[in-house]
Amino acid sequence: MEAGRQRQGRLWSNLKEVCDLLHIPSACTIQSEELLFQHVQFKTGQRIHTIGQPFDTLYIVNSGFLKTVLIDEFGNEQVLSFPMKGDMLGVDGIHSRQYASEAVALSDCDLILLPFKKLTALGRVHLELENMMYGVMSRELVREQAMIGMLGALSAEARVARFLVSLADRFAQMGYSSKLFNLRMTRHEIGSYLGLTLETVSRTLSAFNEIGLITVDQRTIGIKDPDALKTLRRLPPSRSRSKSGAGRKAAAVEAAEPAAPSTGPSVQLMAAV
Amino acid sequence: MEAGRQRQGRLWSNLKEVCDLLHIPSACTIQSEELLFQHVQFKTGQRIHTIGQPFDTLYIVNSGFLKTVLIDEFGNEQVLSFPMKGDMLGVDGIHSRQYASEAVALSDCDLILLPFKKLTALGRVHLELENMMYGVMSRELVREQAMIGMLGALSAEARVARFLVSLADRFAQMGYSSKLFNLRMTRHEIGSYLGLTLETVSRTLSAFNEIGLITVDQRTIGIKDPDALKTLRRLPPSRSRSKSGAGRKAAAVEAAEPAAPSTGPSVQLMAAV
DNA sequence: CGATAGGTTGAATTTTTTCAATTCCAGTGG
DNA sequence: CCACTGGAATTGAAAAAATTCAACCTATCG
Repeated sequence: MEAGRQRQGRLWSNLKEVCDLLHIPSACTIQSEELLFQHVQFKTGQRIHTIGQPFDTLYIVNSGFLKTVLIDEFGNEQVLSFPMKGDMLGVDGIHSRQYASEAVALSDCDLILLPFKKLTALGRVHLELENMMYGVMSRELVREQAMIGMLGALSAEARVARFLVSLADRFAQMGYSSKLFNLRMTRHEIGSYLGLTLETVSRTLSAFNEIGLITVDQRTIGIKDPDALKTLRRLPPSRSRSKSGAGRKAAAVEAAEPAAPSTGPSVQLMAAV
Repeated sequence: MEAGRQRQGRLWSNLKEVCDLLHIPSACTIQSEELLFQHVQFKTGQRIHTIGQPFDTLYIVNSGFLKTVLIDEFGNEQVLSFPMKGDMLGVDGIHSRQYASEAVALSDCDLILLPFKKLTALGRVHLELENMMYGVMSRELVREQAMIGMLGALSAEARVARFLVSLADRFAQMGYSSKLFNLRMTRHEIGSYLGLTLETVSRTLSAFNEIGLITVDQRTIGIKDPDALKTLRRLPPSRSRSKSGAGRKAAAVEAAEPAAPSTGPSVQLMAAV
């Protein structure tokens, strides 16, 4: 792995390693060993930052799995994301100088610390660093937009299906199997993330299993028909499904029709600058 | 208004005006008249940018109302936000160099153009500009997080209530009345934004009207009981409501209980850097 | 080996959507 | 000026989706 070097008995990474981790194509021309970023380890269950805590550092996930949550007026958690390798944490703290969410390790984690002050100062010298920051923040914004679209428009089944697909994609990106993996989070956390109850999540997974889209065994998920999952809109009524063992190929899944013609992209109006 | 000066027959704003518009507390020490940003006007219905269009400029709303939308595989719109004075548009285009959403004017608008390249170059000279950028992007992220939390956790009624409250707050910020205002969007657009059908939105507004929380007349909304709206969780069953005219004060709205004790903020683990 | 958190499943209930029928209003053309 | 028209909004009733409540598994961890 591109983990980084030891120094003073700790792990450190240079800018290139950080950029690689973030998948930011940086033509990193820098005398790298100068600026190093320290790693920190967190154990399962530990909190990286809490809501309201003074903000001063961003984090990049080098390994491990986390969740970020909002806490409502009753103390209920609302899961916002499941950061993993290559994701950045803490960006929501920049604006108000306080973290707006809470981040918790779902497994043992190795995070890279990016002191924000130092980072912006460096950004003015090293252009790629600055671009990296803007790029990552924008990417995060796009991700959240997609999430809003999903919560606003999709059925429970479609949400769970897309959740599985996106997890599979992330695992593939990280070099793990996208066909067989372990969920690091509970049904409750998945439900919170997807705006559903844990029971609905559980039932939906069982239904997918029944029609052979996936296999489920507790937290172990096998993806059998990724294409069907990607385009799934809703499941046929359960009486049309047989109760026999899984393993057959998905027979009837109502998927997306070919994109409607819609009104064309219409004339673009672009003001000159 | 802090609209800006004429030059070459067009409106332009300086950095201080831009910062003020964004509510970024900038100790703007700059010889302001040097760097000016051009305005552009859009008429109701015009598109500011489309999905996939090459990104090169950000926009700040100086006046008017807009919506940003995602388009799904069927050509259906999913409303993401209703930008208005002081909001920034186009940030989602930075990452992939293409706008990820579409922005449409819901009224005649006046926008300030911020060519992104120019902006980042200036940011390296003028610190407050750079801070402004990070601050605005982070704020947008927080806003979207709140949206996800709302879509994930709240009932239809609570969503509509909070939508009205947040609109009222925005209007107040802009110096308009927060007690009586006009919706610039259709029920359909509100529904899309809140993850509801237009009928549910309409029914909910009617219900709020019936119990005296608001008055509704087409797009004209009067806020009668902002506090009840802010904390509303769900409405009592309709048979417990009388069908008589509005105007009475809200009698029974199930609101939030005092925050649960929850498990305390627990020991904070903070790594040194 | 029990305690316990996590997970599954069923049945009843509630919430929200869907479908359908009107109504309201702004704009248009006779 | 006024009747028409079409998009927007309201309202009702039926249907569907998701939640709630409850019971019951099943791993895991002291």
